Amino acid sequence: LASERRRQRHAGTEEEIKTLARRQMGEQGTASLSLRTIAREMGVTPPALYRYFASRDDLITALILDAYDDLADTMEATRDAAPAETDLVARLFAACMEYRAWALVHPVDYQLIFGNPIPGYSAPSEATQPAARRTLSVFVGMTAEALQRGALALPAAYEVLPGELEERLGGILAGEGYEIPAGALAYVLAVWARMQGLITLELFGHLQPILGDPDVFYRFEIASVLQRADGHPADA
Amino acid sequence: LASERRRQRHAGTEEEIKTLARRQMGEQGTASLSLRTIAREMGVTPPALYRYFASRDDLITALILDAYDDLADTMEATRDAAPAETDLVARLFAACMEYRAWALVHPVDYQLIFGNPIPGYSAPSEATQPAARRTLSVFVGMTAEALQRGALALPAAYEVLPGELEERLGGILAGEGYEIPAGALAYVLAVWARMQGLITLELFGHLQPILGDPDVFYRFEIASVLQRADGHPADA
DNA sequence: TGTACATCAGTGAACGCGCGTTCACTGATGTAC
DNA sequence: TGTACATCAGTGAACGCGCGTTCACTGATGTAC
Repeated sequence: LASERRRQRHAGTEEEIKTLARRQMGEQGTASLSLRTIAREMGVTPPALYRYFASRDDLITALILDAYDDLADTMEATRDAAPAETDLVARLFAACMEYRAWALVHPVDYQLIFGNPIPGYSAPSEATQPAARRTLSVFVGMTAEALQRGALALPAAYEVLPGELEERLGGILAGEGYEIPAGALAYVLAVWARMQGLITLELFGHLQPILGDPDVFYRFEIASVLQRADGHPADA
Repeated sequence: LASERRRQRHAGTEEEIKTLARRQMGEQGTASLSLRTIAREMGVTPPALYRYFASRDDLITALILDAYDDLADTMEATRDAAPAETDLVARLFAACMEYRAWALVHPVDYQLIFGNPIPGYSAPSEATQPAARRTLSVFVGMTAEALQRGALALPAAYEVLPGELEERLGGILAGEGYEIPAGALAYVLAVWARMQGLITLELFGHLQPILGDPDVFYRFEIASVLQRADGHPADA
């Protein structure tokens, strides 16, 4: 069908625009995104881009949603790639490694999600929020499974939460249909925040002057937070 | 002396420029900084600003250095404000609380230090690096003291480090003249990364959909990482 | 296979805007005697 | 206290630039019969 060819060409050009946009952001920072520059690089006049995106903001929104989706896809793939009889803690550990690896390979996407907002632009939260939950869900699910099967021991500190926190997290869990205690969710958030802190610091160059290559430290930290039920840290 | 009056007026105007710059960044993001807009707000023509800063980049550099210094000053003041017989773990806990409080009160400064770099600008690292060390030093010093006096117990996971990490951190410590084991430095970095992760996520709105007010969780997390030597968590 | 029509991709000119920075200058504020 | 001079603060005009977006348009690609 000829119209199918046309549609694919359209999608291809759309992808090309996004790729150039990402490259531009990678070189100049996420706040630097110029439609005219993209058009120039494509050998096309600026108004041509409006066939593909209604405005600069729409392009940014597309990039952000892509980033969320790509991260979630990657994490789900990592989860599903593990063979059925895998050590569940090892699988969790691998997911944490993959999380950082993704951030290092896709620094622009990572910044679009977790970095400074772009001046004059504000993301439509009704679109980004479900996309954001997907990634967190992978970690919650894997942690829940590891805890239920007894592979992972919930650290003592997370067994009893402050009442206010317990309530709040319990509400979230009920809404999402997870069958884990609130303490476990707190634990997942704690792991997530650790990864986030280390990755953000690394990405913006704050760890390198102290640590050289932050890789060893990251592995060490994740291993230490993922204690096995037998008391041994996860593989590092 | 008349020249002194003039100097003070000059310094005052300089401060006014920086204040307006920070406000502008607060409203539009750190990447949005326009000299012309500042001049407009001051009721002055744009070239007038060149009496105070040689360029836009120089203004940004000044803002960044101010941010580093203000954070370090705040942390040092928190450390020194504690009465002599204070519980050393409580003092450390208070410092961690103050770290977040500073970030929330000065989001622009926090982003200038820890957020995305500004497009087309690159900070002179020979100036920012010593300023960055000051803040970390406060935490290293307080932790060292708490460990030495036996108020704080180094978590078991930090007693033995991977060889590569041990070496690297030992080198840093020797260079700075601290008398704590490398594991303790790793522990400080771990605490720092946790704070960083939680604060960054909060500042960019990623925790609120899950936690509502992240305050309780932050206190809980810091308390759990600062275990007393007697096994009880720090005051929350 | 060929023709009439509809859709889509891209053009070229223009609008209105804001930006950092330079330059030669005026007028005010300070200093020295 | 008054005058001659130096320094500093701020002006006004201009340079050269880039930006997002609109509009009426041409030419190519597809569809229907």
